[in-house]
Amino acid sequence: MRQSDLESFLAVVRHGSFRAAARERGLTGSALSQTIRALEEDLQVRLFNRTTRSVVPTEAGDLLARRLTPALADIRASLDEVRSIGGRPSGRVRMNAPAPALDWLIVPHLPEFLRSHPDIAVEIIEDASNVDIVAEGYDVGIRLGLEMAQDMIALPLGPEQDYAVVGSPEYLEREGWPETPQDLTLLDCIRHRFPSGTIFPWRFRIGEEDIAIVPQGRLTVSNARHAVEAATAGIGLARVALPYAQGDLRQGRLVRILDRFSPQLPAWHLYYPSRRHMPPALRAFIDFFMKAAR
Amino acid sequence: MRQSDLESFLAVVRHGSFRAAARERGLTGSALSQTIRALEEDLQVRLFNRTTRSVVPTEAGDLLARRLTPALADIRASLDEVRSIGGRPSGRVRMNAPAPALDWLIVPHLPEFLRSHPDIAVEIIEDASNVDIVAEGYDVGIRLGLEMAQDMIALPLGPEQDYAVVGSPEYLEREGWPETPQDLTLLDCIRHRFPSGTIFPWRFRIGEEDIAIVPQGRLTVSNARHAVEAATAGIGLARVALPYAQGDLRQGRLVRILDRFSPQLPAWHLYYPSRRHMPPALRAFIDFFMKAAR
DNA sequence: AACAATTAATTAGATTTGCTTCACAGTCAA
DNA sequence: TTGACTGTGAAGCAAATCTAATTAATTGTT
Repeated sequence: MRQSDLESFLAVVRHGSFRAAARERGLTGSALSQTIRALEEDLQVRLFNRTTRSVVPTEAGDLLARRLTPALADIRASLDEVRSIGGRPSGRVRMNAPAPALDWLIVPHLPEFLRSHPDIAVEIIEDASNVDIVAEGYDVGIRLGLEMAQDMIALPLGPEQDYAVVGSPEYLEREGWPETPQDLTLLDCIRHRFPSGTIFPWRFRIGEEDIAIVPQGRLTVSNARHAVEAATAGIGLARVALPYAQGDLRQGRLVRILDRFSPQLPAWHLYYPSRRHMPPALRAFIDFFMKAAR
Repeated sequence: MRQSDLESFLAVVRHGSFRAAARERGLTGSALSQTIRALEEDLQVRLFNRTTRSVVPTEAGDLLARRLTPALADIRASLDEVRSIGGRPSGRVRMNAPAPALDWLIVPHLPEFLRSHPDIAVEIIEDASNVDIVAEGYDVGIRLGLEMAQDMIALPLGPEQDYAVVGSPEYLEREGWPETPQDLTLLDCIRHRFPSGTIFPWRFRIGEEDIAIVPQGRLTVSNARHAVEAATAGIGLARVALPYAQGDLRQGRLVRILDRFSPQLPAWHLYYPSRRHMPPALRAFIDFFMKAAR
């Protein structure tokens, strides 16, 4: 019984696919197939219901995955910890975070982190949906605010988040400067569509009341940088996390409007499952990026 | 990284010897030596300080062993649990217990247990000293009374323990019937020596006071059965757990004396570490022997 | 002080294991 | 139906792992 076989099993559960799991583990699908078959034979239990098009864990497979996930994490952490005694912190950190947080809080500091921690491997998956980082096998995630599952530790990363509505001066001169959020209905708004298909609503605070507007407009993008670019080109108004627009605002290519209506949004938070022993790589990762955000 | 390699590592820590660990794992010492060396190379840390005469874990080795022990137990339990879904409870139970408890509470029922649980392997180590069952890698132990380490669950097994002083009728007629524990100094007591070298003291309760007498006599044994046999042969008086003498008492070959002075001793207790998920083999083992003791 | 006995490390050789390649079968979408 | 995709099985090969034999070091004994 090899440790890596059990890791492979968990990878199949996570991906719901032999091939995808094989890619992650750097094996061929055939090898994985044999590994799982050997495991099933050993345990005398069928672990997956396979139709050629989908791989779904059986009840037994689901149970095994839930039991094995924390135990294997413990073992990995133990080995990493001992490895870190002699030399530098080592191990792997798998992070799950939405694009804006990655763009402004993580990626800019990544080169320095990797340089100063040569024995740590980092894996970053961009994902805006709320995933269960434990079930999906992540070590750490980033989310807005504090609504965390229990047994999670959350640390505020960076200042409170600010969204800005921006447009090019030319566009605003031509189409008119909106005075209130309601005026937006007369203008072209650049919309943001999530992979899930929903349109990102624009939220404002008027007095004591929070309102949400579903923006109307001819351009829909799925990436904040594209929205900023389009706004700069005078196509319409964009609403993005402030840092995306900062550069163009300073250089006068964009103007911020309606800022007295922008609601105060909670800051980004790093969060991770509270465990008996934190892997040293994760400890180094969190320490570094918490300090970098200050 | 194989699971069995880590188990082997723990075996070396437990035994403090490559050879002994190799015997337990069914390998040659050579294989174990290579396994440990590969592990050390991988972790870039020396795990043992070897002098040819002793193998002592380094600080790193000790840390790894403490971290790995519960994690590997979790994995073993997870696999056993899944194995038990399709068929019968399966796995291995390692028990540590003193000889009298084994003789009267475990061994008599072992054949039936093994017959009714064909997929469970049982390993029984007779040991009178108080060992740390977690550190030594046992699943369950038996001890008198309730002074347990924390995080241990203790279940009373069988009735309260009773020790009896016995002698043959001929011997007592010849040498005189003692009326009080103090009278024993005039007679030949058959002594019991523990492996540690200490002589088992004879405890009595006089009124409200507990006293201990170090018995004097010409015969010293290390096994209660031998003491009973010698007493039956008229060599002297023996003090043993009541069940050892029961048969000879009924048949008149032995007579119990001083029984109004015998102290009430606590019952035997099964104890085991409290864990999130109990291995199914252990659950079956405990259920069976608790029921058998009634 | 020398020898015997015990134990771990090392090397070489044989076996086993595990992975990849290739071919095949079943399923879903166009 | 066709074509793309996915999981399974067989054959061959490379690498890891075990055993056996030897060496080295230490301890206890005579």
